[in-house]
Amino acid sequence: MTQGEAPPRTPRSRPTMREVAALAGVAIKTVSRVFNGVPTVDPAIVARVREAADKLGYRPNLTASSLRRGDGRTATIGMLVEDAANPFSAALTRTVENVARERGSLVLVGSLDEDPARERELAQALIDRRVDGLVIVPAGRDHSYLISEQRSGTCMVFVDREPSLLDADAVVSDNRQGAVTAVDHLLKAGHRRIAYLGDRATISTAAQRFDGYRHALEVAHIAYDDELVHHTGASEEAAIDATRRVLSLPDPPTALFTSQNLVTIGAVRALRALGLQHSVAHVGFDDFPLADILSPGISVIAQNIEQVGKTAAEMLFRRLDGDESAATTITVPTRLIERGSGEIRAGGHHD
Amino acid sequence: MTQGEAPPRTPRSRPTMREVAALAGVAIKTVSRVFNGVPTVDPAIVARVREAADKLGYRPNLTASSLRRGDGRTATIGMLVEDAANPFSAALTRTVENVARERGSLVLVGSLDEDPARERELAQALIDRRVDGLVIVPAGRDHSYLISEQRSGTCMVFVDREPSLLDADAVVSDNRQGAVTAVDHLLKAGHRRIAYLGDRATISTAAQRFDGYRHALEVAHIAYDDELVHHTGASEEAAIDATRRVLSLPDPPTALFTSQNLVTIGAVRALRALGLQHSVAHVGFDDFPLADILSPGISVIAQNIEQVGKTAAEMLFRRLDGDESAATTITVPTRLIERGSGEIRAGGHHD
DNA sequence: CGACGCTGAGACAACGTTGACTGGCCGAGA
DNA sequence: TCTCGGCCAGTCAACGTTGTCTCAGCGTCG
Repeated sequence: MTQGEAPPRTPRSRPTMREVAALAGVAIKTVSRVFNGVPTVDPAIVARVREAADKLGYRPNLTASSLRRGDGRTATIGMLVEDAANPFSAALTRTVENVARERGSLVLVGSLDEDPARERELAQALIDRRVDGLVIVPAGRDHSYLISEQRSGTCMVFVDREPSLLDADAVVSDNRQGAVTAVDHLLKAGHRRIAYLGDRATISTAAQRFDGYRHALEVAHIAYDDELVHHTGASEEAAIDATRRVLSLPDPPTALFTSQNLVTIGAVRALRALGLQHSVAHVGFDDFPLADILSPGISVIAQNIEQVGKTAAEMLFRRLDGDESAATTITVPTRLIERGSGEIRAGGHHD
Repeated sequence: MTQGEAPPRTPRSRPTMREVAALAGVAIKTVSRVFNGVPTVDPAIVARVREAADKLGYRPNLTASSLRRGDGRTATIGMLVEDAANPFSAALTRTVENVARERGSLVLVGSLDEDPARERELAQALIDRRVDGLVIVPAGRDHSYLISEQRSGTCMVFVDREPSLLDADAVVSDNRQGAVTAVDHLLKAGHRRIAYLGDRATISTAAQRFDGYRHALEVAHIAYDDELVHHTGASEEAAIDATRRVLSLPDPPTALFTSQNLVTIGAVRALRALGLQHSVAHVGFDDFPLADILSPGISVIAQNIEQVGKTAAEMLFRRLDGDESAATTITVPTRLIERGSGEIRAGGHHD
């Protein structure tokens, strides 16, 4: 600590166009022109302005720019997901980010944790920051609070779950058909008692998957048995518990259909703890990392997250580009990935 | 399509304070006071303003506000990670988001994909949007380009990797010690030939982990063998390849230390493909989902991602609150999780 | 030689909001 | 009765930028 210590401390505020203009000896408007790439500026002046800007460490203020600018665009979009940390949300965020980047936009993310109040709060927070558009994986079941925002010109696309009480675009996976495919697959392996373990039935995707389950059974003329059904909520512990419960019934299921990620993993854990992983068939909805490396590998209905995210983002930008056509819902197909657990036959063992 | 079709179409722009003021019959400044919770406004007027605002669907414009406001804060922070989709980045993002939310801030995320050019671009893009601060998991090895930003008052905290050519706060895991712990653990199980498979050595965390590996061997008086070392880069395929390579040596290793997530998973796949998962010991750096459910479970050196993220975010906000103390690096300890694979003894089998 | 168009730069106002200040009203104390 | 101070709402300018307009200078053509 020498006493001559007085480093170029704290201008504490960023240089502005005014300062750049002063240093370059031009009008502030000319600096603006240079940074907006207006071609009618003398190259010599451009160089002088650039030099002055570099010397001062000037960076344009996009918030001021977007305020003044005609379109008021902020080159920022908002993304609300269930939980930024979970693989589904993370993958979705990334694909949206990729599309946004191509368009020069950044992404503000928020996690909702399935809380409708938080959905509202965060949607408002994003709108208060004047994002150009919103990509929402909704938590609530009433989106009428967004009607006025929509009317005010904020574009929005729903993902994974459709909007309620609001007319807006959506991109969803074919949940019902995916569930039908899963159950059909188990039926084909000879199973007649197939348990359903899934997220709370109030969540629309869970409801659709459950609907698919019931439909597939119905088509196969198998009576619906309430005992084989548990809407556990999205938690491993609850799923483990529910799995143990159904398997200890007097007439236990020979196959499981788990309709959500964490539920699937819980069921996997429970089956292994009971030593039944090679004798009880199992198909899960949603792929998860390392599902292929387990033994048996876990057969799943995989969503095409990349396509869902990409489609949604592109839809949003099309709206931002002025597309005024009627709101639509795009359904993206799922696909069955056979890895072993879903191919265990009824009555027999199979690896 | 009836012809009377002319819905309340496209005001196309959001209502402003001016319009609210006009409708409520007050001055614009009074509306401002109401929305800022200034207590010296007549309750009757507050009610009138709120009502007018609701009727118009008014939402304050935070970008305009932050422009005018003294501190210029945008209540937004920027977060640059390696890839928003990978579990490490996702978990980190979430913990930062949690701290930010407590402070009323939102988080802008960007993925760098280990590309230094992208790091610069995105950092600039965030600064152009006048984020209050930056949390960076850097991709590049020269952060001098941030010096002027720092001097202009933008706070920044580095995470996972320390800044180079820049004096800034950082929060990192104890990579070297973690690696030492991993190798010591394998040594204790009797191993003398321990392979190292890791990310490119130019990545500082990988270098630190490799350093720990060498150090632990040296302390144990085991000669370093170049044949047992592969800096593969972060890819499963490359790791599978490298694993096969070391295991087909004339004098193959009896244990593996893999110093990165994807490398660990690649090694797991390779060991299983070779049927060696129960005879070759294996400790990986970084925990990963379902590591416990494999057989054997994969022993890992786990980073405390939550603590790293939380510490970094808190550090950032402390700076934003005016902390001017010297930049520091906080090191967060790692911990060994024994799950089976790391406890396989040399020469023997073990589950 | 003067009107004309073109090029390149500056002046001014405005985007939506808030900080600093002003001004009207009312009750209390001189 | 008059002033003073507190209370509350309003006026004005400014944050950093850009759209619109203006204007000086210059070359061109009738």
